[in-house]
Amino acid sequence: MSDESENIPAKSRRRVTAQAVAERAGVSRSAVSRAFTQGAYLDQKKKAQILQVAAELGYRPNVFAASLQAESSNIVAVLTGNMKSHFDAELVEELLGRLTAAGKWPLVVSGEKVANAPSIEGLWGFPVDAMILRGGSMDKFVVEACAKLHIPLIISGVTVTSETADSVACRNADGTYALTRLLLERGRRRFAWIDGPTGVVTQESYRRERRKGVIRALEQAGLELVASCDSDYTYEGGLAAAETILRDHDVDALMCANDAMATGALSFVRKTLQLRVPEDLSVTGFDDVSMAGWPCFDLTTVRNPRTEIVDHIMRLLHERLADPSKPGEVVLVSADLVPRGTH
Amino acid sequence: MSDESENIPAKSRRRVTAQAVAERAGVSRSAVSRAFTQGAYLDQKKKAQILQVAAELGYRPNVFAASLQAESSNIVAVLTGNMKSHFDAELVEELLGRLTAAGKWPLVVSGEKVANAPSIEGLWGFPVDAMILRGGSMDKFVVEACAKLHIPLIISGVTVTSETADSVACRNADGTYALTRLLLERGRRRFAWIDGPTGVVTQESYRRERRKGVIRALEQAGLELVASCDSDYTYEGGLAAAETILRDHDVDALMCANDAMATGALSFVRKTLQLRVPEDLSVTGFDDVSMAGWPCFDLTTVRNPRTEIVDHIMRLLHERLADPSKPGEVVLVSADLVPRGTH
DNA sequence: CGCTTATGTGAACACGTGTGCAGAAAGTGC
DNA sequence: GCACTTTCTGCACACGTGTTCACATAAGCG
Repeated sequence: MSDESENIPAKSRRRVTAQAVAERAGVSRSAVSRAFTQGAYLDQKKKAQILQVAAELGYRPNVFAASLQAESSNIVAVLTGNMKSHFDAELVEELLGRLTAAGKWPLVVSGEKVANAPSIEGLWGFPVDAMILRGGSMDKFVVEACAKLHIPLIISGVTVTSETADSVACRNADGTYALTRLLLERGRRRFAWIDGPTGVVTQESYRRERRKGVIRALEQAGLELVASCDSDYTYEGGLAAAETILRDHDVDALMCANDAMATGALSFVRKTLQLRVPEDLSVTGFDDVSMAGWPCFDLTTVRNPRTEIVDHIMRLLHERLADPSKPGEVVLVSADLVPRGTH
Repeated sequence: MSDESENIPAKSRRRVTAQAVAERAGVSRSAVSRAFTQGAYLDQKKKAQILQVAAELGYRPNVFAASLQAESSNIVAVLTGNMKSHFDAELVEELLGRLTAAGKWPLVVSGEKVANAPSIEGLWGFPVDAMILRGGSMDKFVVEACAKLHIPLIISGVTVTSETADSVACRNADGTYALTRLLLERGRRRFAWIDGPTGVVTQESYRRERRKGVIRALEQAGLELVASCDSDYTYEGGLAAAETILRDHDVDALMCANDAMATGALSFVRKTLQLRVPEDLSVTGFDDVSMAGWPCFDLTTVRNPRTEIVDHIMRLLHERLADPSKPGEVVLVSADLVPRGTH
């Protein structure tokens, strides 16, 4: 019937194979393979001819077939989480660029709640060299699954103590502690804290840490928070949270758990309330995304050292690939104060 | 020598194979394969036992091996370009989420000048179902290579007429034309245009289009540009360009080729020059990134309909996978005016 | 029991590649 | 011409899977 008319194009759509090149060039399939293998014995003239025929036909050795016998697939799975925060987006972007430059192929799993979605279930079918997680998409069972399947795992944003997984994060508590001290020196006394969302188990640890640094510094000064509010790490969320807090409370320092919320809060304070920052009120963030340095914000914040973190991820990746049995490592990078114009 | 101590761990690091499960469960390898294949003849009891042993050992069928005989690998290559512009970043992020949700696995190639880098050379080795390009990373030879290798290709941001490639872009010229008309109605007469970088061949087409819409509207009003300046689509670049232009020229409408530069220009105009926008001067952008709607910017701009574009990309992907011989399609989506507070 | 049908199973093949191995061809020294 | 080394090449195997095919077992029916 229409078998022929359907099958022939289907056939021709298939990838060009080494066999086809061999037949066209009048050599054995092995020779074709050797033409693409560095340092294999093959007559120079023959090699040149094979490469030309290959170019004509558009042949490339199929990586999947080759990786069946290879030790490494050079593919790295990257779980990004939702990337609502610009910091996450910037970090992932930098990471992907670095992986590409290092000859690794990032297979990205993205979207909401990716860790317990069916998508991750399918991911285990890939012979990936390693998995890299951004904190938001972490879940305990991923760590266990990776351990069982002997897949090197690197987590950033959250620290995990495990024999088989490495993690990188900044010293969140130290960062907010230093920031709070700065505001105290500036004479601030009535502090409010806009926090991240509660209930996201995987972000709970650094959420708690950032808050802890504030509380500790205040305690040492004999103070406590005047107000606190949970939001969602977004600009809009920060704006709404600032409204909620400032409607009912008289505060002179509005600290936010990340920069996105801080810019939202800043907008509300300046545009809607027509208050002067920092004269009437301090507003601070966390992460030091590129936006925070723009003149229109000029936000006082704490640097979450993106490039340094990516450096560590790449280092851990290489080290663990070189020695898979190496014990799990927890890297803590410092979170330095970035005093600008809003404190 | 140390062969044993090195090889044994290496062996044990290898993926668990169907053979191993079969031996452990006392069945044939075929049975294991059938246990993971929907609708294959296999005794229910046996299947349950196999699945349990597989779970214990942490076995998953290797996708690479399976895809050797399969028609489709479900892997889609995504070339992102440099993502300097927030619009690109937001679009890519949405695209990745959609691909994941659709059961496709995005293999991301990222970074500067990715199209002619050695990285893309290695990409041809993967049996990808399709390639998706963001305009910035486009280059003519990619289109030709994809055509030759029968790889479906979808390009966004730039329109390409090709038998084998689809493309999606917005009506750039219409967008800037409408925007310019709005400013003319507002009474503006002395226009300046901050353009994208010259020399990036692959972005030349939409660069030209956006400019053309402005020129055309001005011509119809018997006007021409008072000043023009090339920049780089970034916040910092827009800020610097605004300084260059406003130092030497008296303008009442400062139009920018994208939102990032517009926010930079806005900062310079408001913070540094202490001018009132829009009373003293109009500032406009293009793309309508999420930032543009924030109260602190409230930028008048043109919507580059991100979600609609991603919808089209996904549609084109499915259609072309269903019928690879379908002729190339060029989709133009409208770029609607978003009048806010800076005009 | 004999025949037919339904169900379950292992051997064998195909997918496309890199490489070990043995042997062929070619070059070198006498 | 002969022994020996060097360069080259094709065969065959391995990688891990899905699926066809022939066969075995069991069940249903007269």
